[in-house]
Amino acid sequence: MPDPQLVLAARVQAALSAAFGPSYADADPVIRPSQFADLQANVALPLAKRLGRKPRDVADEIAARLDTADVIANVEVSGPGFLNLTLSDAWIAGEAQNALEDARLGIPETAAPQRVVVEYSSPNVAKEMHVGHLRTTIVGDAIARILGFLGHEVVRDNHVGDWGTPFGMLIEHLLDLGEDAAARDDSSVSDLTAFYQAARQKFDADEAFADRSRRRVVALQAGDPETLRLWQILVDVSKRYFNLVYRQLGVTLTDDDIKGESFYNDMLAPTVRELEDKGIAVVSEGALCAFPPGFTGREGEPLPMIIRKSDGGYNYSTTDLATIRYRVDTERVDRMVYVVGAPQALHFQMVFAVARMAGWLSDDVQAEHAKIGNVLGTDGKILKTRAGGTVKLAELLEEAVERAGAVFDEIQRDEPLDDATRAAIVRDVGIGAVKYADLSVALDSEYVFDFDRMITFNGKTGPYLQYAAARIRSIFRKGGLAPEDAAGPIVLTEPAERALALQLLGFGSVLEQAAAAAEPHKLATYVYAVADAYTTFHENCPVLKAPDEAARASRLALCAVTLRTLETGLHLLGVPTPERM
RNA sequence: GCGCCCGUAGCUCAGCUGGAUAGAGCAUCGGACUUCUAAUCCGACGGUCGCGGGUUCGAAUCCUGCCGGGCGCGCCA
Repeated sequence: MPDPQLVLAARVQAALSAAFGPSYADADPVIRPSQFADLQANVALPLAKRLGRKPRDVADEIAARLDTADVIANVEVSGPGFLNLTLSDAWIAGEAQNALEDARLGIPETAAPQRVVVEYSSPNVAKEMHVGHLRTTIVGDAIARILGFLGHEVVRDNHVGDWGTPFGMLIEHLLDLGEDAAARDDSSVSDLTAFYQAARQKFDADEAFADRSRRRVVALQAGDPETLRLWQILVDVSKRYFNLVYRQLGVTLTDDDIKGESFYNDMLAPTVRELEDKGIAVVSEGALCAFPPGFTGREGEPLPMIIRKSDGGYNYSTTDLATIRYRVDTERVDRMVYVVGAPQALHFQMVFAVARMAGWLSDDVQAEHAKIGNVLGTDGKILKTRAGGTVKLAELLEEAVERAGAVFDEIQRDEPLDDATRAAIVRDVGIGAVKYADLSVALDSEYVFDFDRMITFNGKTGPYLQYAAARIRSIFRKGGLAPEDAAGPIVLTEPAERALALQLLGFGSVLEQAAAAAEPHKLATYVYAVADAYTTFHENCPVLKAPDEAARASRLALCAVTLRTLETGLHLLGVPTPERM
């Protein structure tokens, strides 16, 4: 457990207890980053009031009782009562050494593993994935990876939209085209946007077609085998397409993770029945509704959540409730993270509220909505194509790779890389650029999508981070060494070495925070800080040409830990790390 | 009308479990390649943290009222 913040917190708490009595042992020591030392403890200020003493005196007393052995090199009281804490170089070096020798970089798996379902991506069958799916897919995947690394049991859940009234017209349109077209991946079927639009157009223009479509919806919902078979064809075509995009994007979702809306069909009626039995659902204006307290509509009237329409059909609220019930009763999850667009915030608030009324959610089973902000164009509006249409995700990614290639080709290099190597690097860089740009801003803020900003090797970008890792690999290559063989011992003499090592020790707590809050951008920020610290080290501390053998061994070890931290961090974000660039 | 989110440097964004002089990247300007990838680095410039009150020893951070922007609000998902 190398995290300096935790180690110091324990020491300060012990000092509090020793100075003021055991009842102060669990007081928050308020350890914070400091510009005057490595860290500072601010606990003396709030404590002063409680003790009725001067903050400075309290700070002095804590300092006097503080066990500094092995860990703390210097303590000083400054300002109104801040405790500035400087860590010992040897301790930092020792912890970095531990990280080097540990397969998990010294980061323990959680002592309280949870079963966590992460619902993300959730595209619609028979519809092209667009930029709107980009963030929910990328962010959800990062959350799932981070939770998994910390030892939680992650259930990835791709809640695809594979059911509903549009399937009537889609199936009829499929019949018109001939289902063999789908089988041989005919473009009239596999071009999902065109397929959907053609069906829609016929539905609007052709009365007979519309009638057929409506009858087909009834047949679908009644479970007619032939209709279900046709429906399955459409689902399969879409799955093939989703997987293409997921592979392109480097996302961990597989077919096994798909639990579409149709999966819950049989559970809708029992779910509704349970809500009725519990007196939560009542009929209002012909529809069966739940009225969770605290929600009001336009006129201040109670806001209903409709769980069965007046025509007897179910809607997405019903499905979402059935989903929660299933996850609680059958999957026995402890936590649910919904990585879904921010506009659905009210919907989820109500769903969660009703689920709590029903007793499905409680203090023991939590649900949270990771609200994904919209992706905007450089004009500040929702991202659209020049023509005003939605931007297809696949095309967006292709453009990213293309642009990465253009930047790549401008670089002069001594030994040119062959085409296959170039293609692989350019793909990693293009995709990595898009993913890092997306993951580096808080997930709930809208963010401006700008290729020019993200596909550059300067600044806070994916390529910059990949480059930092590639430079380290390059050193090992040049030295004819493998990173795994670096053994140290790590000794810190230069300021840049110390700063880098200290930065590396914060990895575990950053992951904890990112996992607890379901906020990967905290990790994205950290990885950049590591790369930044490394770059300073790289500029100031020659590795292969270090002044002596001990320094060389130490620096190689530092490089090895840094490399693994960068690669692990980027991997948990889903950003690929090419070995050379 | 009600609810949620947002407003921090010219631009894009961090920071928001309250803590010292508010950070980063880009852009701009000025520097650094016989040295492990200059796909890089260093420095400078740049901010009434939307505005006003309040709580506090201390507020970008918490509370409240305005202003400005986005989104949502009964049978679509």
